[in-house]
Amino acid sequence: MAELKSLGGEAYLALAPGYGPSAFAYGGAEGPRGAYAGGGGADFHPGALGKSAESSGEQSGDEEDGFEAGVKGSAAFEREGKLKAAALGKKPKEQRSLRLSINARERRRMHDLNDALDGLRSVIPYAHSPSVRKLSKIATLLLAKNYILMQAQALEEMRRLVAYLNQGQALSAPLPATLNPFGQSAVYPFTGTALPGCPEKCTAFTGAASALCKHCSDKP
DNA sequence: TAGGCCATCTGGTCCT
DNA sequence: AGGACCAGATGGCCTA
Repeated sequence: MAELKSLGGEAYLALAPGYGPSAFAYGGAEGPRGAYAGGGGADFHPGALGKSAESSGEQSGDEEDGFEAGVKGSAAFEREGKLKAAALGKKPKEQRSLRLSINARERRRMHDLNDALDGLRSVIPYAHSPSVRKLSKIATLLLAKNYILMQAQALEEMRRLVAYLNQGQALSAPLPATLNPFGQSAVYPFTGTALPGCPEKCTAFTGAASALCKHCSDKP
């Protein structure tokens, strides 16, 4: 597992091999291309003129033609289009128009997907500085997954801690159901061995110092 | 130069 | 029929 130490070494930053360091190894202002990321790089495909603009915006027919201009396999495309058109009983012109429409829709769909990924990047606490390369798609997804798992773990820990503290207040009295809505144990929840740095009752049950535990965080 | 990442095109499949 | 979704193919840009 590749560890993204540059991002603080959080557990959730562990990514699958190949998706970690490469995403952060070098600082470009915007990523390798800075193309679709909103800033509007026009430096991409010769035909990709709609790139910097809206993600879901309309493309005119002319723009679509612009996309198509210079696209690979024009001859093959035409040939295939004619064949298909003949097969479907449509004129090649209609067939091409349909194809352009489909292409535009697909482009829009992918732009929406990229927007969603941008939104995801914006809420993942990784280094957002300009000196850090933008997360790749796969890195974004893996990071998000690990972050969610980490948050769930922290939440679980907090619930157990709250349950334990509540139990301490009430001594041996069982927790009211309303105070234990998550089905957690109402008794001492920590099953791990006591940490040397935290002899108190809040010893981390996971076997690691708890960020929620004052004593754990106070001790060196 | 190889490899990674990306945008786009394209055809197929499924759904409404 | 038309749209959404998906995966493969292709080609461009960038970095190590």
